[in-house]
Amino acid sequence: MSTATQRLQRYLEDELEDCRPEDVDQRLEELDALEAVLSTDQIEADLNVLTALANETRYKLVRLLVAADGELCVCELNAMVDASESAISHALSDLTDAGLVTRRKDGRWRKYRASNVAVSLLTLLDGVVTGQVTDD
Amino acid sequence: MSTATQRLQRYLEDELEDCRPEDVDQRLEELDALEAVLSTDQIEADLNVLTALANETRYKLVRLLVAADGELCVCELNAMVDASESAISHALSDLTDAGLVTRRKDGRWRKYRASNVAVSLLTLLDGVVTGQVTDD
DNA sequence: CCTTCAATTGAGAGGCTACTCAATTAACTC
DNA sequence: GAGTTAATTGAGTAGCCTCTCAATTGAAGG
Repeated sequence: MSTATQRLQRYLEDELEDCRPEDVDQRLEELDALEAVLSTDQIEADLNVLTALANETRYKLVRLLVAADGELCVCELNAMVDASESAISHALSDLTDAGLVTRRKDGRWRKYRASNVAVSLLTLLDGVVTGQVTDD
Repeated sequence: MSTATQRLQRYLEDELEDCRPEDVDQRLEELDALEAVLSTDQIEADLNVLTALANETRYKLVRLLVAADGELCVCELNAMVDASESAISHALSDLTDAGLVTRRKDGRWRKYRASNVAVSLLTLLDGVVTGQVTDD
């Protein structure tokens, strides 16, 4: 959008003290480099995982499976998470799609296990979110 | 729910080989311990952060601010993220509420900065999600 | 084969979310 | 003070998400 660009120009001219045209150009290049950060497909991967975890039912299922450190049967999960059988099944399906959970058939029971990604993610969340350093 | 509990009972009796009542009891205690994992308020904190990041616009803003390793003006963000001025403002407001971003007034410009939590999270996400170890 | 049971699936509904648009705030200039 | 500009805010809305309910799959047992 052109108004945004104009505003940015004004900002740069305003902000950079002894404002030579070169300074503005340099800053614009820096911003270009920054913008490149957004062009990876890392973003899509991250958003998939984040979206999968950003729901109470799904988050709880993953947390239980990580804490269990092994397989859990759907019926066990059902007993611990307060949601309907169907809701849990849908959630587990979403988590499987997102690669946070793996599934195995065992007779008429189905057993789920947290993936390595899930384990790492929850572990790091524990460290980062609880140990929040409030930096003004 | 009682059908869920019954199913769990059947499962445990079915699964535990030489099934003595004590075995079932022990497993039920283990599950109780597991369920306790869900009662912390860590969950709420995690979900707040996850929800805040699980949106393309917000995620991109945070990623830019983290990559910038310093302050960025709203007008700079506007130039890099493909969303309306208003949408970006709403997003920044949400991120501020979630503690992922801090705000500072500077004349008529507003400058944002990624919080420590945001920096840690995205940095660790990079490691975890890209280095995906596919464990069957 | 027929029934039972664990779990999944699909369609549909309600609630939530992320946007748009218009109005407003707040800072700077003349 | 009037005008301009950066950014925010609130109300309204379209679309998505997550659940429910009913039907279905697939395994096991009589």
